[in-house]
Amino acid sequence: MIRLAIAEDHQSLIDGLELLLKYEEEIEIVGTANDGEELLKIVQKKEPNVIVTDIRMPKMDGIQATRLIKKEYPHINVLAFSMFDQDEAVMQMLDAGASGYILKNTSLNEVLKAILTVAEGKTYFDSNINASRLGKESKKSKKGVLTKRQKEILALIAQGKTSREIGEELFIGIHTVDTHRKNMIRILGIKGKGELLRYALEKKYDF
Amino acid sequence: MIRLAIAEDHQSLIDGLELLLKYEEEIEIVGTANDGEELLKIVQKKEPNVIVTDIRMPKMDGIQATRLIKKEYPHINVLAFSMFDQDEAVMQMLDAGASGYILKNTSLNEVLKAILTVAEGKTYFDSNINASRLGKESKKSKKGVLTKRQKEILALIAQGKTSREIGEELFIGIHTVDTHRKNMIRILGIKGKGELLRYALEKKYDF
DNA sequence: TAAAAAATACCCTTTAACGGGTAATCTAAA
DNA sequence: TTTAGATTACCCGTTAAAGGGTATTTTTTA
Repeated sequence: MIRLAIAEDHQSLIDGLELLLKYEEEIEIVGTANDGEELLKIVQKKEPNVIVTDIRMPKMDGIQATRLIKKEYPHINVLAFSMFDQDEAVMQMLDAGASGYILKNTSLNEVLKAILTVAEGKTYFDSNINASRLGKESKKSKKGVLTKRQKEILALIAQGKTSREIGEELFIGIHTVDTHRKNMIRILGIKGKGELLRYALEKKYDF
Repeated sequence: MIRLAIAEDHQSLIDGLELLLKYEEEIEIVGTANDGEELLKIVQKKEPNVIVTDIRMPKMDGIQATRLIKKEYPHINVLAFSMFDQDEAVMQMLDAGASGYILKNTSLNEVLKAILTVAEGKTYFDSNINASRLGKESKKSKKGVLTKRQKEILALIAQGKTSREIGEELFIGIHTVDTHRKNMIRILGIKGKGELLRYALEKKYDF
C-alpha cells in the first residue's frame, strides 16, 4: 500500500492528481500541501512512504524539504515534480535524496507510472532528462552545485552586471570573473551567448 | 452544451482538467493544446465555444492566441488560466478579449465554476484579483508599448534564441531582427548587453 | 601534511549584441 | 488619400561574452 503525500503550490494540479489517483486502490493520499513547511508537518503526522513534491514552492522549496525528510525518514521515496529540466535542479534534488524526477509537461499517466516505480524503491526519470549528461557532470563536479563564489557571481550576473562591474564589486580581476563564468557554463552544461544570464534569472523561478 | 478547448503547456494539468470535466455532462472537451499555435488549429477544426488557456505558452502566448481567436470568432468565450496575478497580464488578456481570469493555485472546482460562468457569457475573475485596481490602471497604460512583432521577437529572445535563429524562424533577415532589438531597447529605455534578455525574461514571468 | 578543491589571473580567437545611423516598403488610421 | 506607424533591411564600429587553453596561489579536507 502506497501512502502518498503531495506537495505542490498549484492547488489545481493537486486536485488533478487526486482525481487520477482516487481510483488506484494501491495508493492512498494521506495528505497534500501547498508549500514545503506544510509538507514537513504532513510527513510527521501521516507518515507517508512516497512523496510527490514540486521543487519551487513557497516558504520552503522541495529540495530543502526533501533533504530534511530524507534525513529523518530515509525510507520515504521522494519523486520530484517540476516545471524545469535544468541539470542543476535535477542534481540538487538527487543529492537531497529524491528517487525520481518528472516534468509537469508530461501526462498524468506518466506521473502514475513514476509514483509506482519510486514506491518500489526504483528510480524514475522523465524521458526529457538527459541522464547520461547528468552522470557525466555529476562525476566531475560531484554535487553539481556551484561554489559560494560562483553563486555570488551568478547573482550579480542576474542583476545585469558585466564582468568588469562584478570584478570591481568583488575586488577581483575581470579575467577571474570570466573564468568563473566559463566554469559555471561547463558545470551547468549550458551553451550559447545569453544562456548563463538566462540561467541566472530563471534560477529564481526554478526553486 | 459547452464545447471546450484547453491550451496549457503542462500536460499534467490538462489531464487533471480532463479527469475533472469528463463527468460533467454539459461539457465536452473538443481538443487540447500545449501551445498557442496548436490552439488556433483546434479552434479552426473543432469550433469550441469556450476556451481555457494558459497565458505563458511556447510558440504563441495565450494573449496573442486570444486576440487572434476573438478577431475571427468573437462568440467564443475565453477563460485565462495563469500562474500569475500581475495586473498587466490580466489587463492584456482582457484587452485581447478574455471573459475571465483564474489562477492555477485555485481548486479545480473553482475552475469548473469559472468555465460554467464564462460559458454563459458572463465574466469570472479569481477572488485574488483586484478588479477595481485594474480599471484604474488600464486607462493610463493604453495598450502596451511594444508592437506585435516586437513582442513576438521578445518572446523568442526570452527563449534564448539568437538573432539569426529568430530571423530563420520568422522568415526575416538578421538585420531586421537586430533593428527590432534596437528599437525595443530604445522604447523601453534600457541599456547594456543583457538588459533586453533580462527584460524579456522578467516580462515572461509577469504573465 | 599531502592532496583536492576553490579562487585567482592571463593568453588567444570568434561571435552575438549593442550603438548609431539610413532608408525602402507596407499597413492602417485620420 | 495622405500620413503616421510598423516592418523590413543594410552600413559602420565597438564591446562583452563565450570557447579554448594554461597556471599560480589559497583554502579546505582527507
